[in-house]
Amino acid sequence: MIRVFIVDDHPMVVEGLSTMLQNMTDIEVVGVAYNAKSCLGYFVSNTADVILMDINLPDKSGIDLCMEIKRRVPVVKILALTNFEQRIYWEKMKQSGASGYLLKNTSASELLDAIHTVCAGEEYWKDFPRGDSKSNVVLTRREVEVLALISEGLTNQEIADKIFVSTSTVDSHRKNLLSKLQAKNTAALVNYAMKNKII
Amino acid sequence: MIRVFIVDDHPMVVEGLSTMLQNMTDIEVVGVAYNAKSCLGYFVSNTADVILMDINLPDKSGIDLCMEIKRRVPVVKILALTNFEQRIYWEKMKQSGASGYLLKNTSASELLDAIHTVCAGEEYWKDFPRGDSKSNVVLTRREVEVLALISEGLTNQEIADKIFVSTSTVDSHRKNLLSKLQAKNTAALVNYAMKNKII
DNA sequence: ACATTTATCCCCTAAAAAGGGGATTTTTTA
DNA sequence: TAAAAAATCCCCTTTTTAGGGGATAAATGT
Repeated sequence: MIRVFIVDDHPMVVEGLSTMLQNMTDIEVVGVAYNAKSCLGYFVSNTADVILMDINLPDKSGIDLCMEIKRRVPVVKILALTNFEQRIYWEKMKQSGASGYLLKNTSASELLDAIHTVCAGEEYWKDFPRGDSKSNVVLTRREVEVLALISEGLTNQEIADKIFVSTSTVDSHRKNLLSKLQAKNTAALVNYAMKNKII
Repeated sequence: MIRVFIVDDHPMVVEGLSTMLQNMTDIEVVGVAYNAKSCLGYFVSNTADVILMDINLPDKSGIDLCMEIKRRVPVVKILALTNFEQRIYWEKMKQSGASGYLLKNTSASELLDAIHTVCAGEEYWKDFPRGDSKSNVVLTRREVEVLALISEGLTNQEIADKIFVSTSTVDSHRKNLLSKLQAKNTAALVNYAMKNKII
């Protein structure tokens, strides 16, 4: 019997997953949580074999929650769940100790396949269906930070003031972003940032 | 017994809704569809009391589907479902004949409340929780068109060439957008456009 | 038919971003 | 610890956008 725990802030997704899983004889949903805090609370005195974990939680990012859970309960397998088909999260969750990655609009059979795969000790990282050329670029921490501020509408000057560097530096980061993401202007940068959930 | 039909392209949402509803004694899920076409197919020879309808379907917009269903089966009540808390869709669905609007991360009790409300012949339009000042602005068709092109990274010159007007005109639209949306630059415009699913 | 909105176009100046170039120091990682 | 990567800073020019102003024709709604 595979014990599954679900953490996601959307009641419908939780219900949907539960239903899909309850029909299976070898799987048991041992608990659900709607935020990172109560998920961590559960794992203080309980455990599970697999966690289906939303990447976008209200109180904490799935990346952080993933690391924390794996630190406390290393044996538990984590399957990251998200709506967004972004390589960035894929990579980050992998680095944070997750065993697999699923899109939220996945089918029941894929979900079960993923659970069985990670329980067998393997990983479940399906490649992206239509990964564009930009999906394998790696942005540095600073670049992501600057990109987020650009996307919020700050000018180079404002960003410089905010992160305590000169405008030249912000400008450099901006140029690197444009070149890495093959974007030709701010609009294209913001477009990328939002599609990839950087902000 | 209230007959409910669900149309949404996300298996999990469909499952989630079904589960929530199956626990209720006075509600019956009579069918589901994962796209507009099969939804229309169902209503050729069957019917329902309420349709829970996703606004973003793969083959057709919920707005169009809503109009078509209401034209064919006027008695059916349509509850629009979406992830996005945007006034634009709220308004459009209302105009297209929907009886109510629900966010996808709604709770079971709200969902039931909405279904009962529309079945009783009333409408269910809950106001937005944190509607910002920009949510009641109305953009013209041309402004939306220009905003979409801006968001895709085109310059005024490129947009002008594309829609066959002068750069001055595009510039005017851009200025109106900035002023209407209280945005101070392109980044803020794109941010708005994407949050509001204009592109 | 009349008022309102929408779409179109133009002027001007200042600010910001894009597109080149290069260089140094700090941090990370192999 | 040496090499690679990241972060910092500066020069230059051109293009694009922002912020004012205003004006006219076409479409829309009442």
